[in-house]
Amino acid sequence: MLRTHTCGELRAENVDQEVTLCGWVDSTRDHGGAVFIDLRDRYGKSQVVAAPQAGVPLVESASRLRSEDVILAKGLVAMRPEGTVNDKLSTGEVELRVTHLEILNRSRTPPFTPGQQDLPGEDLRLKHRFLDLRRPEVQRAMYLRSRIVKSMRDYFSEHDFLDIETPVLGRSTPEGARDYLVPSRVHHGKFYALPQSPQLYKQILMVAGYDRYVQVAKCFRDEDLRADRQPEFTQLDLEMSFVDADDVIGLIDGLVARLAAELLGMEVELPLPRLAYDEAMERFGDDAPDLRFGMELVDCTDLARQAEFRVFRGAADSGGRVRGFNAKGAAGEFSRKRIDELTDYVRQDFGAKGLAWFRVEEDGTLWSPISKNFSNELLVQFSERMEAEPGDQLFFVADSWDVTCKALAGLRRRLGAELKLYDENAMHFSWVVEFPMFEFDEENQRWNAMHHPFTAPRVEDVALLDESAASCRAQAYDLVINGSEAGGGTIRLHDCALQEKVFRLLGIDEATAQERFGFLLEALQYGAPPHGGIALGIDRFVMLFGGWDNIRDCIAFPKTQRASDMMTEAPGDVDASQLAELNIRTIPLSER
RNA sequence: GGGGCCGUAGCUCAAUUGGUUAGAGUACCGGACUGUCGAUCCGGUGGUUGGGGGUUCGAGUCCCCUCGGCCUCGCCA
Repeated sequence: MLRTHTCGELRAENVDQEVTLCGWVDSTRDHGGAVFIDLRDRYGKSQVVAAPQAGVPLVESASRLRSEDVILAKGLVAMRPEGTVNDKLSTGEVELRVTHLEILNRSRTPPFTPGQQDLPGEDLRLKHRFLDLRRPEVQRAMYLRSRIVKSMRDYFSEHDFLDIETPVLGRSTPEGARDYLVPSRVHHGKFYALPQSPQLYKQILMVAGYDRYVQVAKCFRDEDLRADRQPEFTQLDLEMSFVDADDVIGLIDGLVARLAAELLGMEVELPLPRLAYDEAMERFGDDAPDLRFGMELVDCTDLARQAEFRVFRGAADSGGRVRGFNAKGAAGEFSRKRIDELTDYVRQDFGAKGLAWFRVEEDGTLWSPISKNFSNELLVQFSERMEAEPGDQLFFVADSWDVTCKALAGLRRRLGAELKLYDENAMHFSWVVEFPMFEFDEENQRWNAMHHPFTAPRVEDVALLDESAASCRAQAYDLVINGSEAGGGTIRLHDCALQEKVFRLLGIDEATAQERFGFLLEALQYGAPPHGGIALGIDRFVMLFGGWDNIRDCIAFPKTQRASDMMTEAPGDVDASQLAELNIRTIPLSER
């Protein structure tokens, strides 16, 4: 080891010791006779002083140092002179009086420095990620991520889980997300797929008797990106045998409490609250509601039916809903311009036909450009239903059930943030349970599995498989943190007959099922235990625990929205010979 | 595939209604300086205004196309 200490380590008790530091030049202050160097590594910063006593050549050498040069500095630790202590630095009481200075490597003038106050654009930071990763804020993310993964591994290890790796090169299954494909050289015209999750393998492991499996698994989905979605991401994946949903939820409750305590010093009350899917949709229009604040949805469909206002009555009469929420005391926040923006938002993003609103006046009456379409008695009823008080602002969407959910959930989230309805440091953990088994795919006129086709229905709902698929609920559970889906799992079908029934409902015939999941169906016939599990999104955990609003900040080498890597410039071209070996020919864009 | 925001010096930003030679801070280069810590002071280099086309007497500014980044709807079992 070239160094004896790190740059974050030196304190008053090290005074008079001869030490050697290695690190990057964070900044220099050249006074001619003396040069001050802030030397940085991932542990902190120390001031290194090249003073005249050390000799002219050393001072001259120090004066030529520039940002991000890598140096070795050897010398004596000394107390700083009175009045020059820097209390912004943990090492600020002392300094290293250098006697030997070695330049281990020069740096080109960097496009940005880790210490600069104006953060450069994200594209530049990603292009020079090796510089960006030197920034303390990014290091905080990498540190937190490492701590979270370690805590998770410790926790599951203590609970007798076995860490087992599953293949990355697997078989494509057309359900779910688009697969990333890998061509096979050996098998002409055939492809592997990268896993969207280790789902089937972990079920096989249960059949094989490894009754507690866990893995930190890379997963791949070739879908469009978002602030909280990357094409490759990491899951803490686990599966257990002989358990029901409560067992899995209880286990994760314990993990969440431990992570909150260890990493945030926060006490979380257990069990975590649970919300049924139907209730979540009714109260928040959202299957991952942000419970850090209220502003719940209120149904006024029955009142709307009595209104002259055609938009309201029409939605109510045609099987839709009229729902809204009350932005308490916020009437002053909504200029016409802002309301127009919000109207555009629900129209553009969720297909709502419009956004109705009322301002609650000083005398308690509701005022709105549309209020002349309502009788006074009806307005009073709306007002009572919405618990309206002077200064409140009411918003309503009249549309299909689906659109009222999406539009009001989006609006509620947006206004929750804009009106600062919650403490940014607050953490709220909860479960959403009792998801429907199926959702109807309007486009293809068929049922789809809401979670995946191996999900078990609730025991009391099994009979509904024959009668009414729509009302059949699954043994599924999602972990929600601050309105983000941070994890999700199910109890699986371990009964072959039931599994086949579900396949039939999903329109997957015997032959297709055999072709795609034959190995699972076969395994289920050789003594498959009841089993279930969950996968937690590690990137999102880091993002939420660390207070970032962007998953890229929590990944060492993330991809841009168009799924490219600005540093390596992946994806890139390959040689024609490589393609030839794989029997692949690309089609020019013009011929598509 | 749709909607929105953005792109000016290495970096962060400014530039009146379309109007003189596109500016500032910082970085960089040179000089001064022995206690600074966003060091200070003096001087200097640095521009295809992302790219292409158009409108105009005149375009960083307006229009069209295109490249790239971000947010979002669709998509993500």
